[in-house]
Amino acid sequence: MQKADNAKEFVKEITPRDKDFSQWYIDVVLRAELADYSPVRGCMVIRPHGYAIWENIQKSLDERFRATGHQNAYFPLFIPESFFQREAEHVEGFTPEVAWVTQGGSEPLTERLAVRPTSETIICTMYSKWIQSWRDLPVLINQWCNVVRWEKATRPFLRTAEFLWQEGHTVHASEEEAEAEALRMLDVYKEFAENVLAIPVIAGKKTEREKFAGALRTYTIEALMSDGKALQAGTSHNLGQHFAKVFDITYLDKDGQLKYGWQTSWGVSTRLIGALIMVHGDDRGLSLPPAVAPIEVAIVPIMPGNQRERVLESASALLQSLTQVARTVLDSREEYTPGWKFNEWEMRGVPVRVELGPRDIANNQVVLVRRDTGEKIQVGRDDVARTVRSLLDTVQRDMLQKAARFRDENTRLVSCMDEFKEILQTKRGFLLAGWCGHDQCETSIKETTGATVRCLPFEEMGKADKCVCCGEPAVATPVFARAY
RNA sequence: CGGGGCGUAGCGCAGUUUGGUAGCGCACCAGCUUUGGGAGCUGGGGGCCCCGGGUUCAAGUCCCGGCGCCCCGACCA
Repeated sequence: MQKADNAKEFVKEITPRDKDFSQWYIDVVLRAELADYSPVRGCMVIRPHGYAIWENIQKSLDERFRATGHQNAYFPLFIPESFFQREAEHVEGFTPEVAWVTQGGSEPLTERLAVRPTSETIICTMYSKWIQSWRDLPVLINQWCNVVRWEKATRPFLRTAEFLWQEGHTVHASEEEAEAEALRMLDVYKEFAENVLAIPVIAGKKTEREKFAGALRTYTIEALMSDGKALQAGTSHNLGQHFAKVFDITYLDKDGQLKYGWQTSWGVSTRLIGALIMVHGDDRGLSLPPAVAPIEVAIVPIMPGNQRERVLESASALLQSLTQVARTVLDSREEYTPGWKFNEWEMRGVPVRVELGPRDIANNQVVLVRRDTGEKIQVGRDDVARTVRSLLDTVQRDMLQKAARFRDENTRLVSCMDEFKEILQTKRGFLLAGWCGHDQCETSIKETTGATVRCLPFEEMGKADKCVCCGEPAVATPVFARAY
């Protein structure tokens, strides 16, 4: 009995999620070995397990970008200050968080170089050179890179001084085309978030106050974390002609007229890994949907000394057959007990564990254990590969459904400020409330409640007649929330 | 950047009030016994006590300055 109690204590290496969500989050990041703090302020090291998740995200998105006609390229890390200064709103938005290079070797630079916080300006400079004719359009380019934003308060994956992302930058011949592109890429993000990350999102438009610095319109997908706070999971901007005009991106159209291009940009970052943690994680640690899990199946052999060879042999055969259907590892380490391994793979979020011991060999079966529900399933040896594959698909679907149910249960239509505040103080979540459309009310709500308009959803989720703040007729019913 | 907290072995901490040989648990190494939910015993190794000054015979402990991390705000993917 004593032993069992002690064993429980060890699991407490992770702070319970409901006790202290922030501490729980940090514990999961560190204990699952996704990332570690580095000697550089605000900068983290993404460890192999975290990076493998990022590589899976990259792979899935790249397929989708290719399928929609985009190509990858790479632009410089450094941006001359004069380029950066050209678009007024853009400069104003980003200046507070730009890191500058002022010296090369021992020589001071004649012009400071910004370490890119985003690449619109350097990319537009190149596009200006490359685009001459309507035949050059559309330009559909994406870049995977790091960017730097000198953040004051940082948290692993959610906000770091340097982070990894992709940024798509496109140029089109017409406003309609650019708008269609911005919406199409938002749609790609939504489909990806839901089908790959198993994170349900609300797609919509940002308000003027919340839009990207320099954009005409900003679209977003918003996800709900399990502590009731929102996280922007991806953005897509219709840049209009703001940048084209200051960077002189012009083309000669079929009608002989010189015209400015219409642009978009869109991105997702390593922040998505933070979202995966906060949407699916629990007191046992990380829980990954199979589609992004670096390891989908961990085989844990139970090998008493006198049966070691026999179990290992059987486990190796099992590994071979499971490798055909899923990313599988066989954990044959002898320095750890099975129980230790169970906890370890759960902590790392592996969606399915397979237990194989003498009892299973005797019965010609294995035991499958789901990470998301803890459910144990006995399966005949001949059916293992097929069952594991379909179980992984089931887990993927169930995780999305569970997250969607949570999101729905935590989305509330409110009619007055008292109710608004009360829910934010207790349950949080998404709040649907009427809005008159004025910046003044949006700002006031933010100041009094800490909640911002996450987006004006494309699909109506609820409808209020009056502005929750001023009582004037509502022009929209946005999604409000406290956000990361 | 404002308010609060914390920096002692890889991790979690005690020791700081009242200055006097740097400790505990886990982890690590070796050996034996173990293995179906974080194994047991025995024996070991590991410390610029965040950094820099100062006070003192003597500083993990007192004083001054800095840096880092966490939480709550403001700003942001």
